[in-house]
Amino acid sequence: MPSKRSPNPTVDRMGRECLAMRTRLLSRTVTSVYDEALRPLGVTIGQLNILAVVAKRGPIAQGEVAQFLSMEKSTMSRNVERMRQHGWLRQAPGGAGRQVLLEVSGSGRRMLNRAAPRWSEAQAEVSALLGKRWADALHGAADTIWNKLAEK
Amino acid sequence: MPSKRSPNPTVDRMGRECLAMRTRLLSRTVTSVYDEALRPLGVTIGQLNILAVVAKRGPIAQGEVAQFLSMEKSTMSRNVERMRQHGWLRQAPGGAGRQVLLEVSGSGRRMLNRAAPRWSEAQAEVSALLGKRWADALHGAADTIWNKLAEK
DNA sequence: CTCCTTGTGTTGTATATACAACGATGGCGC
DNA sequence: GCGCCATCGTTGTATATACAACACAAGGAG
Repeated sequence: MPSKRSPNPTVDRMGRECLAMRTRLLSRTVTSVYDEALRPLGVTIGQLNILAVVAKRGPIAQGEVAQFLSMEKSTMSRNVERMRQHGWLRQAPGGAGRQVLLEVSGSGRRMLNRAAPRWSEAQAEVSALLGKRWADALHGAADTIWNKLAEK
Repeated sequence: MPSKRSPNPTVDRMGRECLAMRTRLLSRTVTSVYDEALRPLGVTIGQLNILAVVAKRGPIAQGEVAQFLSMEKSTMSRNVERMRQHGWLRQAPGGAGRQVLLEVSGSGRRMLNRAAPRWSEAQAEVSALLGKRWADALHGAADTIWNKLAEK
């Protein structure tokens, strides 16, 4: 039932089918589940993702982490600064030019281990919320996008 | 090939399978396509979504728009303020208590019509990027979440 | 060696998001 | 009427994100 107030049919679609609106809704909802689970630890899911990537692949250049996560370099820069202040990350020696090599500190590793069970709970909660079908689909969609971004 | 630096297997999963990371990646990537298409008009996809909802259902209470879009009331409040300054939205008479009833102005309607073709292009571009399978899946996943949120 | 270019990070500015605290409005019991 | 209370919106503060401009380092052209 198109509204009398939207003579332009595209405007109706903008309010119902917009993929940006949909992905943003998903992102907000899903993120809040993880952040709520992690709040007692004082870490956000974004920081935890960075920490996990550096733990797995470090010492690694800051920009490489950003590229892997498809994050803007400025977002990464400010996040890294906060995480260094928390003592979870530190700069490793080496790195060509202005590169900043990152590695996880002992306290960062402890944080990862403390966060792991809470992350698992959040992951399970979101999987249940979405159902297996849509959870798998999100992985597929994200993989597709990630691969396209990697081509460039 | 688990890293020697991640003795905790959950940490490996955190860096590869985290649904928050995935949805945030999707949201950032998809949003940027729309915002790039809309930049010449000086409107963001978030604002356009609000405008479309108010156009279709207005006059409507600000909080109702927030609920429909599952947005935080404070995010909505500040967005509405900017959009009022742009002259796209205005407060309609009526509304119980402190409710703010919103409606789209003439200039808001013109913005919607100018933005419509660009929105369609962006929507097509993202659909092509994802492929029909994953684009449909995003709708399914978002619908599922939206319905769960509506139950509460 | 000097200049230029390129790669990498940082900083400025604006919007988006979340949570908590506050403020305002009107209803309701009495 | 008065005070309590529930609802709704705004404001404070912090993080997340994006884009542009800048800063810095290294290497190459000449």
